[in-house]
This record gives sequence, C-alpha cells and structure tokens, in this order.
Amino acid sequence: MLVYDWYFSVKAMATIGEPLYRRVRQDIVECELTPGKSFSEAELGRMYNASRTPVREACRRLEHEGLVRIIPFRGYSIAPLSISEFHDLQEMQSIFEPSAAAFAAERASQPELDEMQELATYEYRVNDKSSYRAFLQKNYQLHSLIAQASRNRRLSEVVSNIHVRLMRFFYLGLSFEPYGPTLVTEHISLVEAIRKRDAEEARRMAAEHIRKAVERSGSLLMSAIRFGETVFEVLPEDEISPLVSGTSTRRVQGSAS
Amino acid sequence: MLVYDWYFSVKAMATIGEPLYRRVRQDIVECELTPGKSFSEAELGRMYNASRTPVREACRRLEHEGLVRIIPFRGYSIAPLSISEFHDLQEMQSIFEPSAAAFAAERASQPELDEMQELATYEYRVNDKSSYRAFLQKNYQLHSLIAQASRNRRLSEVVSNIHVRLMRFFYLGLSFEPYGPTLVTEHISLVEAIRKRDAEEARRMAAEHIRKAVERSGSLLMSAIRFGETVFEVLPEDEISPLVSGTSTRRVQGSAS
DNA sequence: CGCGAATAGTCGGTATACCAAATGTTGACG
DNA sequence: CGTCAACATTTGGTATACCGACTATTCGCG
Repeated sequence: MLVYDWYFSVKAMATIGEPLYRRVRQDIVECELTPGKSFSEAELGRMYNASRTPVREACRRLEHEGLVRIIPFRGYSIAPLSISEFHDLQEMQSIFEPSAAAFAAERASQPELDEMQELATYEYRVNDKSSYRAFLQKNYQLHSLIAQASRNRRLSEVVSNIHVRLMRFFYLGLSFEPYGPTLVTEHISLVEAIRKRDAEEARRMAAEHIRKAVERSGSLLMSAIRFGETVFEVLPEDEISPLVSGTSTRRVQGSAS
Repeated sequence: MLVYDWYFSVKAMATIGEPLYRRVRQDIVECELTPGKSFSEAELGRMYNASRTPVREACRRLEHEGLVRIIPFRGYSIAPLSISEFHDLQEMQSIFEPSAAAFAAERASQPELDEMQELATYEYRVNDKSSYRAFLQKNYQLHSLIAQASRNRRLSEVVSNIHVRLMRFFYLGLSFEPYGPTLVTEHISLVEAIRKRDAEEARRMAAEHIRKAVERSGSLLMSAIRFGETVFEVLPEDEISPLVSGTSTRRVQGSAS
C-alpha cells in the first residue's frame, strides 16, 4: 500500500479534531455542504457533534486550503465556486503537472509505477453514476500519486490541494462524464510514458492532458451557460490580492500558505 | 500603495492571534527562533505574552506553511532546515516563477510595473550587512509582486510561501552577499522584460534567474561543506509522504495544503 | 415620515480549567 | 542485576465561560 495515512501508522489516536476535519472536508468536496452556505462555529459543532475548539481548528485549516471563508467576528461560509477560481486552478495545473510528470518519470519507485498503472486502467462504465464518482477518486489519486512520485513534498502538497479544490466543481455538476473514456485513454498514455522513464514524453503527455481538459471544460461551461443551467455563481473575485504592507518598509507578504 | 493589508483596511482590530502569528513568523524567518528548537505552547505563550489559544492557532498556521512541526501530544519545534528542503524549494521556484513572470508580463497593472521597477533597482552597498538584509526583503517583495501580478491568487500564494521558506536559509547564513550586484542586474532585466509586456522573454529571464541562483547556491553549499561550516543539518527527510488511505477505497489525500 | 443614536442580539476571539496521551522514572520482584 | 509495571510528569486536546466586535433593529427626535 503506497498511499496511507501517517495518522494510522502509529495507532488509533482518539482525537476529535483530525477526523472532524476530514469529514468536513469530504463533505465540502462532495458538495454535501453547499458552496456559499454560511454557518457559525456552533452550528457546525451541532452538525458534527463537536465542541467549538476542534470545529474552529478544522475551519481554520479549511480556510487555509481555500475551502472555507472566514469573516472575522462574523462567521464562516463554504467557499463559493467561481469561474475565476476554476480558471486559476486549471492554470496552476498547466504550470506544474507537466513538471511533476517529468520528475515522476525520473524518480518514481517501482511500487509507485505499479500503482499508477492500476489507477490509470480503471474500467469505466458509461452512464453509471457511481462508476463516474469512483473515476473522480481514481483521477485524484492518480494525479496525487504522480506528484508524490516527483519526490518533492511541497510540490506534492500543492498538487493535492489544487485537485481537492477542483473536485468540488466536478461534484457540483460540472460533469466530465461524457469524456470519461477519453480521459482514461490519456491517463494510460501518460502513465505509459512515466513507466518508460521518458521524462520529456511524460511532460508532453501531461501538458497535452491538461490542455485538453481545459478545452473540454471550456465547452462544458459554454453549454451550461447557454442552457441557463449556470452551475456556479459568477463572482467578481472579491477583494484584491492578499498582500501586505507594514508601516514604512512596505512589506509584501502573501498569506504565505 | 499596491501591497497592503486587508487587516488595516477596516480599523485597528484588537486581536491577539493575527499580530502574534506575524511576529512569530518573522522571528522564524529571520532565524531568531533557531531551526530545530523545540518548544511548548505554554513556553511560546510566555515568550510572546499570549495565552494558549492564539499561540495554538498561530502554530497551526505556521505548521501548514512549513515553518513549524507539530508532534501530537508531545510538542512543537521550529522546522529544521535541510538540504533537501532547500532543493525542493528551488525546484518549486523553477517550476512556478517562469510562468508567473510570463503571466505578469501579460497582466500586470501599471502601478505594479512601477513598483517592480522600484524594487528591482535597489542600490546595494557591498559589505554592508543592513543593506544586504534590506536586499533580502526587496528580493522577496519583488518576487511576490510579480507573482501577484500574474492575477492568479493560488499561484501568488504558492510563490510567497516558497520565498518565505527560502529566506530562512539566507538569514541563517547562506549568504548570497557576494552575488548581490549580479542579482540586482538579473532582476532589472527580468522587470525590463515584464515592462515590455514580452511574456516569453520574461519567462526566459525568470528561468535563467532561477537557474543561476541554483548554480550559485550549489557552490555556496559546496564551500560551506568543504570548510566544515555546515550551515544546516542534513536530515534524512523524515517519514514517507503525507498520503492517506481511507478504509476500502484507497484514498490518496495529501495534507492538501 | 426620515434619520440617527441607543440597544439588544449574534458570533467569533480569548482565557482557562480539566482530560487524556505519551514518556520518563522508580521501585518491587524474579 | 535486570525487567517491567505502576506512577508521576509533561504536553497537547477539548470543553466552556466570558468578553468584545459587529449588525440589525428599534425608538425617539427633528
């Protein structure tokens, strides 16, 4: 088992915060918790049977990951889904996934390669909702595993985060279902290249894969809008960037996450 | 003023957590808090005159940013500096910064361009410690501003975080001082390209800039090791990756930050 | 009737008491 | 003398009470 949880690696650990965080995150990703919905600490605490402290902690983590928004002294809301966020996320993918794939080709371990193979060759039953959901998971795992195989932990973390955020769009209804088989094919050629240890080919395949994904989601969005089934709100990507100035020495400092 | 703080945008806000977080972060970045040093919540609370709650919160955020490590039920430590971390960070730079520069060339606002100009042309007095420290700040601000100008917030956050982490190495003693003037020159050509709105040139300049930085730090590390002045510990990049499995459905899930 | 100031209500921010996990220590027993 | 179990200690994890920030509402005055 390549992918596992540090958490279980020792023992059970009867802590509330960690499982809570995971549950809430999963519910956000799967859109059980509606994007944009606002809530309070107490409320969430009731929903998940937890007191404010762990709830608070989970919310902070989730905010840091871009899944929750905090308005100081006022409350929380599930991060809304916006077209600009979707765009940013895909742009990020197109920046790092090719490199991640290239590094993976050079650095992946044998077990990782095997696992990739397995994840890529998922047989997908068209028009089967649960099969599609399973595919979303596989897709996430595959991309994460490739990133992990890049042997660059920061990179791996970023890739995971981007995919976590992207998945919300898919769960909400931006369905790639019609493209499913195509996606599987692309995954297979990508993994093929990695297994051949051909870094440049892997880079090309990944770049191509993302490029096509962007294209496809473009047309999905177009038709969604044309048919008036606006899948998500169009928000004027709120405030300006998250940078800072100190006093005299203007200090840039992103939220640095 | 391009870079500002949402925080001051409304009013003073007498909250403890936020300023505390900033102070601790600054102290970690500037290595006032020694890398590797372990501490407890209570201890840090005494040092910064704060109670456990805000301390805890700050530490969690800092852990998420890779500046602090948490050992459940045992305590905290300032994240150690390792060669592999340094390597990972530079690799991240080489992935993200060229794209950031290219986007900045296409999307930066006029005020941003002006600010970049100002940051790049910093006049640097060789052999002046305080001038060097100021330069480190400018360097950080410039890179962050370019990322900000990419108009992709996730990208901007990632780049900021990378630089925050990198700065610790410089503050610890990995001194680029002898290369100072060279760096300034490189910054100027990079900003030049961005101001000309030449995306591809900006991409090349950024890539070149990072490549050279990698080269330079390579030789710095070499000599540091040769002279036995090991600047930082060589740690066997601890445990294996941060991935997860659920129960039956093996679910990859990075710390997703 | 309109508007602004007082006010009540909501919600997060903070402090703190208490609980449980992990570890180190010590002493009884083989 | 070694081993291991009971225990003391340290440190986070969790619950909760209290406080201050922010909002919305309402009431009174012009």
